[in-house]
Amino acid sequence: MTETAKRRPGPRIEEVARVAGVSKSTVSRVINDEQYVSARAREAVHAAIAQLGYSPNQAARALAGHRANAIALVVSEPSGRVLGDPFFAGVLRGVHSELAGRHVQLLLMMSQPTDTEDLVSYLSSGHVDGALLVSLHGEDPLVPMLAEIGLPVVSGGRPLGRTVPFVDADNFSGALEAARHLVSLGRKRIATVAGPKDMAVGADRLSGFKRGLSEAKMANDLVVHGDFTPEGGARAMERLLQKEPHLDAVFVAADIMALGAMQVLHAQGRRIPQDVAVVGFDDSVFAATATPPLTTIRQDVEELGRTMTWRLLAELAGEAGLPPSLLLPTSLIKRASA
Amino acid sequence: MTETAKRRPGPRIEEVARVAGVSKSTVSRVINDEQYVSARAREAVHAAIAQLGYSPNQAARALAGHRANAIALVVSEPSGRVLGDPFFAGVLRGVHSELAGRHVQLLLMMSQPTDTEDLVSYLSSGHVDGALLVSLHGEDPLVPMLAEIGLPVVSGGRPLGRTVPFVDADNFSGALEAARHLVSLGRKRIATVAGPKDMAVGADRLSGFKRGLSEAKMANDLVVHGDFTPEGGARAMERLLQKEPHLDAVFVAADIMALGAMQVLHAQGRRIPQDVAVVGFDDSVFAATATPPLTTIRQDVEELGRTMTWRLLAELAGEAGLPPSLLLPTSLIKRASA
DNA sequence: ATGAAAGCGCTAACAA
DNA sequence: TTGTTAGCGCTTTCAT
Repeated sequence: MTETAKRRPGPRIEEVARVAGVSKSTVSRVINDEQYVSARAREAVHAAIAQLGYSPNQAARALAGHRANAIALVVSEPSGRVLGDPFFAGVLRGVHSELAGRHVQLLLMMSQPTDTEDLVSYLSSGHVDGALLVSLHGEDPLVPMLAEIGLPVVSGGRPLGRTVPFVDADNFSGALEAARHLVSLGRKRIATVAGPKDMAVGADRLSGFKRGLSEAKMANDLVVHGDFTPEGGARAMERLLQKEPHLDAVFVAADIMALGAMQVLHAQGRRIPQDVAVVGFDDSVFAATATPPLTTIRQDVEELGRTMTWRLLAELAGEAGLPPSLLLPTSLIKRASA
Repeated sequence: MTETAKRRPGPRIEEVARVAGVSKSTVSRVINDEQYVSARAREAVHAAIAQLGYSPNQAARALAGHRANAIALVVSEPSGRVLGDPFFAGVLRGVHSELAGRHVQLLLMMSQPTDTEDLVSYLSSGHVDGALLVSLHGEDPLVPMLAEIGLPVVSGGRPLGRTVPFVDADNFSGALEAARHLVSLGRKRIATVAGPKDMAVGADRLSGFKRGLSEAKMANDLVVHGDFTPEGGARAMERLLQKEPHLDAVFVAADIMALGAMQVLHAQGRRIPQDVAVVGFDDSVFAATATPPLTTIRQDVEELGRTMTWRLLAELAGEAGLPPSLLLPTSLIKRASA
């Protein structure tokens, strides 16, 4: 392994104890916010800590306390492409804000399909107290493996297959609202660029969309799947236009794909929204600055991160009666494209 | 602090030793890839490890070995807005890929201005072996503080003020190339939306731009600063058009600002590139899907992350003669906007 | 090349 | 409410 340098040590708990005139145990109790410490002792310890600039050694705490005081954020995608996604960035921000103030560190881990075993073995040997899983492609082997070793886990986004606690945007309802909006605009031939078939988010948004059209007694035969990239969105749009040159609206299951789709529409001389209305999903950073500004379904990804973290920490704290899964509301953001 | 649950333990080093028929010390040597281990013993240990699914306890290693086997990625920005930036995502990906295979964990930390002291105290007490700093706004107090405690540090992007080792894109040369490109296109009134004055990246790109115009004996009076957001880019563009309605080219110091600037140009009926040529910087995910596709200066942010990490690990390994700072090349990516 | 033994700095019974 | 003591699971001298 890499040679990492040794660091100059700071003050130990022993020294804090001496300065505060108490025992190590009392200092430990203060640090861990336990009861049965007199106000007098507590203050003395706090003063000593401040004076010495003491910060407890995490390794020693973890070793003695049988807890890592850390959770992992596991990004389960081969390419790590997900890191470039504003979605991930938002989740990260939410996780971080929820962690602020608690003394829990965040370890970022990426699971390459080649080293799933290593990852599981690492996670299982007490290095972290729990894990947040993000961007599960379909039936990720990670899920059953982690479930088996009993590591508390919360998934961001509904995982396909094995049931684990998860938090997700209400993708079904959001897509339903998108479809209803297009219908209410009087559009007659409504298509969709759906997400990947092997992701729950793709399936859920497609279900909601179909439900919206069936409510209005409209056909839902114009479905092409994309891969959550602008290029994928562009290709899907081309195929849709081939299938149905007269389509007058399209629900694109992710803003980032909508970007590519709109480029194709522009290139083919279709005016947005006059000829083709476009609704995206996510309300990512791309939406407001698209040309024209994109009408979309907003999901609060930061809230998603916060909620996942809250759920995991609650479970680690042994809270009872936690809901196995949570759906966060979405909302329609009307802009110029539809 | 948060109650994090205790985890069921895996096999200990002792058990590996028993199964392999050697002592704990030998197992430790194998794990740490030390010399003076017979091939025979090494193999036996590897077999035992595989058989038992052993994974060493990080806390114990850190405690006994006086090294954390972890580095921190410190995101120094109040709002955490930087997390939404594709730049950050790219750096993160690079850091991660460079770390792959080494047994070094990545801790993600965000520095709120209110808790800089806490952060420094945390970083200084041996929880990490070194730190990667990202997105330093101007003269960040973090830099001198970390320098003082002697924590090995590498900054991503040139920090203003105090000198610490850093890796950065060659912003000056990139902006110079952008300016030259606009000049070569025959543009006569070339403006720029520069970055914030208090960031080195803003200053460096502005310098390069000015140099490019002065080479061509052109005036460089059309400068307005933006804040690396689409809205900031839009406001800056409006001001530029007010100052000089006849400008025929603009270098926008970040793609994300260019998005806003282009929206303003569209709104005012200026055609891109016929009336106004636009060049961005970064070649972020926004560039290719902008309308029209954005000509820009590419910086390889992933390489930036990799290089920072390499530099830090090399220093931790005690390598001598490391360059204090490194500039990564940029390149002009021609698309439709200029 | 290998093993025995002494901690690393803290928490967690237990006793007081 | 507080202090004492015994580890947590490793790495690291120091012998051998």
